[in-house]
Amino acid sequence: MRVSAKADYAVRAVAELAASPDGPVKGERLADSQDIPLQFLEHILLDLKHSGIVRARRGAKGGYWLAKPAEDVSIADVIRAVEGPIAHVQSAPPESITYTGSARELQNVWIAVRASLRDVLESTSLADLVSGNLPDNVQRLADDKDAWEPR
Amino acid sequence: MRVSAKADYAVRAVAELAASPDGPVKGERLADSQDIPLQFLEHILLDLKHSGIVRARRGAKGGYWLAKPAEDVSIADVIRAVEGPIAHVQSAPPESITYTGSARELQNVWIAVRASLRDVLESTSLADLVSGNLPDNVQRLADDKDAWEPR
DNA sequence: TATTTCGCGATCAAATCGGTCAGCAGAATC
DNA sequence: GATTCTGCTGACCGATTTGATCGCGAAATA
Repeated sequence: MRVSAKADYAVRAVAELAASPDGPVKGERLADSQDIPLQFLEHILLDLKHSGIVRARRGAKGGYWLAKPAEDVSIADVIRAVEGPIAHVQSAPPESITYTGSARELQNVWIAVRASLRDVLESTSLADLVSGNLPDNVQRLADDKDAWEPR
Repeated sequence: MRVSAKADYAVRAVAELAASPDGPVKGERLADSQDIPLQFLEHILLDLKHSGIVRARRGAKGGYWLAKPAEDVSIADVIRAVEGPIAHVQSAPPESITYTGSARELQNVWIAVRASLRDVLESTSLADLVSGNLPDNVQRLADDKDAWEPR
């Protein structure tokens, strides 16, 4: 249940793209501004390109840009592009698992876990992220003082 | 953002313990009833013992039992015992990370992610799990038809 | 044509994952 | 006290993942 460097980098990179609306942004500039190893970032951007989130052009004046309006790209989209499906259990989607005995209800718990993650990650678009205007449900969660407590 | 085999096994094992209220349950019986490799399970049970969730006795008539009432053990407790902190980003707790530039708001998103996971995993106790009586917020999430859709 | 920049596979060290093995340490039984 | 049962624990293992670097090819521009 952790967020990988790859996912973190990916979101930061596309956030930077969402904030640079006009024209291609070079990989190097993304790497610099978000302090991400350039060559690692290029692989990530390739993943993002393959899943249709960014587009790219080579050569001088080349770079990366969002393939869609920032409002139409959710953080969930970005994470799935680089990490694969969210909240799989033992590499299988929770809806495909059946438990027996005392763990019979566990499937519902994993489904709820996935749903709650989706509630946050799918409702937040890149536009929300860069504007600082997070969706109400997300902002409410982040405003809870208890949410900032380590455990 | 996935649930490891270890975490899945751990929850299933303690669910089995929660449903066997009287006396120690042998590792072998837990392994059999939940179809978990015995020797792997023993390591997991050791983790659970070290974090005070389970107690054990050796020898004939030995086995494992819950150290606390099933109502007082959350699924979050179990996952933390075997996987460590929930929703860390790049191995660091989200409250300790500061982002710059267009990603400045990202910290709030990760905090919200952790909070939403906690809402599910900390509110659900082992007693809830084995009784099938999940907390309202969890049951609501699991009842949403959309939550069962793969993506 | 030269330069710039992305595309992409190969490779790499380290960590993690899922799991097995073997031997030791208590607890009960005979 | 000896034996048996069962948990305790560290070592180990192969495969995969993680986080990253290298090198070269292929476009795009100047």
